[in-house]
Amino acid sequence: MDTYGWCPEDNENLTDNEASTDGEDFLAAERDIRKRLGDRELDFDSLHAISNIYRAATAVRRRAEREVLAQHNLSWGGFTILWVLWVWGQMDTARLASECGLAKGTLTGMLSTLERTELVERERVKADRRKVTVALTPDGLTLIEDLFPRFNGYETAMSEGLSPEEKREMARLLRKVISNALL
Amino acid sequence: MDTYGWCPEDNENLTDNEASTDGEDFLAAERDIRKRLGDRELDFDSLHAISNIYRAATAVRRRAEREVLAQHNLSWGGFTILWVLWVWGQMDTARLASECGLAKGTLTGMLSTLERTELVERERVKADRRKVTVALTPDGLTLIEDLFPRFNGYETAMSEGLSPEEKREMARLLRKVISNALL
DNA sequence: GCTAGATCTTTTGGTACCGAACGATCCATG
DNA sequence: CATGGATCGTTCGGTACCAAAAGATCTAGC
Repeated sequence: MDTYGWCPEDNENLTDNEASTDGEDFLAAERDIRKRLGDRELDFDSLHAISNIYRAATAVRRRAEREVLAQHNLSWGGFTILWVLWVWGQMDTARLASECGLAKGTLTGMLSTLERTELVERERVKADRRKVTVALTPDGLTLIEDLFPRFNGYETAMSEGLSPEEKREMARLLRKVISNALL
Repeated sequence: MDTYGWCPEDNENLTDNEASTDGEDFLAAERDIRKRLGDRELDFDSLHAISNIYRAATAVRRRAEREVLAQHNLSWGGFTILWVLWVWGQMDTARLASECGLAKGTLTGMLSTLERTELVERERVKADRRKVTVALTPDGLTLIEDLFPRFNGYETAMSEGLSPEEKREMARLLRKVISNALL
């Protein structure tokens, strides 16, 4: 995140955070939002809950891609595919897409990328030739077994400052949101 | 999410969820993960906390784009830009990118899209002609003032089942994660 | 003033990602 | 069998998104 200047107009009376990016900006930003929109009938609790989900996801993903995944030429999505195949074993593309939270058309392209680097392989299902199953190659297995513990260490670092109970509580609350959003 | 079949191999002893997508799958999935990897020394609390952030963000975003934003030809990113400009007023592109959580290069293209539909306008800063400020047009202002309350209603729906205290607690925990990820 | 370096934005090249359309395959019904 | 509808994966057109390089513009030091 860059240091940035201010527009002199339109910004009086807002929280002073010109020092920028000290890790508490977003709280200050949330206060600004209330100052701006406080007279409207809005659900601020939901607003901040939902928007912070997206901010957190973006920040976590970007950092993981730069610091953990890039050295293996893996995107977040590519990593997710390897992870799912590792945990649940080979499966057909429809289920893999659903499990990874991807559109099936998106998966096709990403599987081609992973196939080019010899990390997964596709195979037509004999019993139903419309279907294709995907499985890790030996290289893919080696990679994910080596990479995942480090990725998990990164996850630990990203949730630093949260107690185990808080982590479980956050996971529980997020599951409710996921549930609402998937209906 | 599609209904999907199972691979007969490799899936014995796992949670039975062939009925699929009843909104509790991800909890079942988390139990599967422990069964698969439980013998390794992993930080499962962090794993589920972080991965649920991403799943929630994706689900929330996709649904918002389909059900709230698509009718106005707005992407999530485009909506975010309008929202930021609405709340904080015009600003230069560097700050706008940072505020929206986008790379500056990404912002350039999205601003061009929004400029084509006459929702925002760019202007070179006279004092420093390297910089460009961005502001809502009257059309953009009308749109966001009409759209945001509905978007906020959608946020309320997405956090249904959470008490106000739980929403604030989730926002608080997420802020810590954002803080960790941005350092 | 000039020029080297710093600081902006845009461009570029490449992947990710979606929805919709397409083509192949399966299966139920006659 | 044949054939129409359902169900797969892939392709297609378009946007979003990033990192790195390129292109403008400003500013310090001479």
